[in-house]
Amino acid sequence: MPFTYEYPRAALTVDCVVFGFDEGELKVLLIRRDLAPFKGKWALPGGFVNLDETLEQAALRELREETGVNDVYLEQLYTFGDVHRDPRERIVSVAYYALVALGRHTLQASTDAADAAWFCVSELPSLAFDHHKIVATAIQRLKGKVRYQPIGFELLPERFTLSQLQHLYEAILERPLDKRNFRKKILGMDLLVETDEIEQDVAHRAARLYRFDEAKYRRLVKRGFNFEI
Amino acid sequence: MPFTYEYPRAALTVDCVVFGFDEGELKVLLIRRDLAPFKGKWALPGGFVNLDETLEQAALRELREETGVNDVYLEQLYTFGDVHRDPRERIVSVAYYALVALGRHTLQASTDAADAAWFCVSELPSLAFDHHKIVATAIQRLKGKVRYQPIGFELLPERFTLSQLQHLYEAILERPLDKRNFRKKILGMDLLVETDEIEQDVAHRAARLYRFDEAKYRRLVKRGFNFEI
DNA sequence: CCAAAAGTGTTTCACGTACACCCATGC
DNA sequence: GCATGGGTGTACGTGAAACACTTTTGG
Repeated sequence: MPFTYEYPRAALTVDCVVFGFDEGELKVLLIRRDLAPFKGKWALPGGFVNLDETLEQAALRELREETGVNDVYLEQLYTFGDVHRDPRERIVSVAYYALVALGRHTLQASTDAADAAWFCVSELPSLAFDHHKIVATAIQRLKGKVRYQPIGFELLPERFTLSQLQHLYEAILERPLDKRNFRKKILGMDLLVETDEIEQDVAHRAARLYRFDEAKYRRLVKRGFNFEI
Repeated sequence: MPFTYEYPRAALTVDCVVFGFDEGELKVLLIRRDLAPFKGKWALPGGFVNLDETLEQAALRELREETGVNDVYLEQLYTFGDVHRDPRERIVSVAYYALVALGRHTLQASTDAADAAWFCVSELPSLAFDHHKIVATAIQRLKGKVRYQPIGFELLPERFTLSQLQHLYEAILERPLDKRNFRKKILGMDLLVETDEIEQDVAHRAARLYRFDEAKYRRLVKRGFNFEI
């Protein structure tokens, strides 16, 4: 049962910054801790890494166990290793960030005992450990990456309007974009395919729905294409 | 002496990809292992993380101990956690990459017992563990980052010619650059200051030496300036 | 008919790119 | 005087940015 080593070892965890997009706002999924330390505080989903799983597998497992989130875009973010980031003992945490499409992907924001909730990135509560720093790093990374990789689509349902896409970019980049220039650019890349559906149940003219052609994107990348907003 | 835990723990190491630039070629510093496993093979400098030091401190310490490198640009790269990346037991490694100016910085490529040597990135020997993957990740990162952050200067002496700088970019980006356009762009940013010195001991017209004005760069960044090559 | 968002082109300007010759120096 | 790299300017085309009105639909 106990495990003994010649030298002391840090504990190893993974933490996940799960991004969602809803009502024109970028959101982060947090869970309320039901154990000390920081009992009752909001924190990132995460936990200890098992020895028979990779770091990414650990992140996916924790996401599933703690939030019910299953099919997501996941990418390693940064490893946080300050000596006193956990008050109990030395814990090094490999942080990941995930993008989920609220709407599709049927996620239950609560599965285990503890409750989970979405927060606007601009109105985060006080967080446990150094999780504020982790979230800030994730936002910065997302902001940088979204401009030269087509990862924004991971935050939208499979079919979406051009306005939804524009509002998503505006939320992530934190600046307004010109409608005509945005459409010209994104349609000019020839990566969106027009579906024959339109928005439903809106109190104004319904917009056309598009989907991202990932297969085509991959083909273009092989020929040196660079996505860029 | 022995340390006991309730659950098994992975060991935690840091590994460093140290880049240098010499004779128009991008180089990586490797050390020859004098212990099993992979005894006699070339590997990245690195080692176990102590519990009273941060990850970055561990990386700097290992660099000092194993290569004599002291004053460097250091940045976390990625954390490698495949289950069997070390044949002995589960070891998770936080990789860093460093940029050093060969020429200045008085580095002795060998300090400890094991010998160390510089290798062109295009002619690397077979490496221990998954270190090839780590080097590949580092090259990719450097290639991406050098275009929008002025980190190239870390690989040059304090005073350098515009041709040296151009050759550095050509080596990292793996493509030729136009001399006039390169000079126009880099001088147009107004971040290089012309010194009153010129190259010495060259068998042709001596080039002017410049230095990078880091203080000015920082000031410009605060006003929204973006470096870009 | 009013509110709300969808959809659509043109002009301007900055910047990226392509390109060739003379100059200074050491041998 | 010759070999070697240093240093310099212009013309062209592409793409970013600014900008306003008409259309469709539901209430």
